[in-house]
Amino acid sequence: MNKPDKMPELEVLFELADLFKVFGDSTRLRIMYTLFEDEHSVGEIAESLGMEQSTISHQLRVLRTNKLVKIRREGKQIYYSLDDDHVKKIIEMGLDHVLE
Amino acid sequence: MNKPDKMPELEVLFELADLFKVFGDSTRLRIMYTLFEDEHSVGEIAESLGMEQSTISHQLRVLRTNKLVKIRREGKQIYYSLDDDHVKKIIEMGLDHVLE
DNA sequence: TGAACATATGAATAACTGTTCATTTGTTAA
DNA sequence: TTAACAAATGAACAGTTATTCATATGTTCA
Repeated sequence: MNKPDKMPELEVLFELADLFKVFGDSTRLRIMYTLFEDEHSVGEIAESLGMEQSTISHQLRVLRTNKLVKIRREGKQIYYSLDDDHVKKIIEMGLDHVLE
Repeated sequence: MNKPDKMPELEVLFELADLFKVFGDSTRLRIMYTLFEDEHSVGEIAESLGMEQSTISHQLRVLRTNKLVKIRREGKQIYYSLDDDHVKKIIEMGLDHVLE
């Protein structure tokens, strides 16, 4: 008794593809997982993942552009946190598939 | 009262990223949408999307490798259909985000 | 068998992407 | 102000990817 799933406009499909591209990188996935529990500064994330500050900063910008994380400034640091309820759901749905 | 979302092994994260990469292309999204309703042959998909047969075939292979579509042979044609319940759910979850 | 058709494959190319390095911007506290 | 620190940015590079063209494989039917 499902509604037919009509194909969205090409424009929307491009946006959708762009969104999934964001999830299609292990570094960004790791960052998102890191933020599942709590907000973290750029430096904290970089250290906890053992990666360059610059790399993390670049990827956080991608996440922010796609409205998946938001920031809170506190002194010199900038704290990032998840900005969307769908993030967890999308990742968990993907995980379901990967884990059979 | 959620369980803590522990970060999966790196190995699993790579697989997860690879899965999302598959969703991160508008041609593959269009193919999957086409298969939402019903199975279709390669030629049908190519024609309905107005793309090269070769392009569709290449992308169907990607979808198949990732266990997202399955095939059924009938004479000269090969009919593709969705092979996973998660496909719709993942796409719809992404659409929710894209459409605000 | 051979012709006609459907699909798959391989090589080539152009475009895109993640990381690094070097530098800049922005903030705090002396 | 300045020094010290945190984060952002830009250019460059290596690696990846989607598409096309040409061709091969596989199937049916006469």
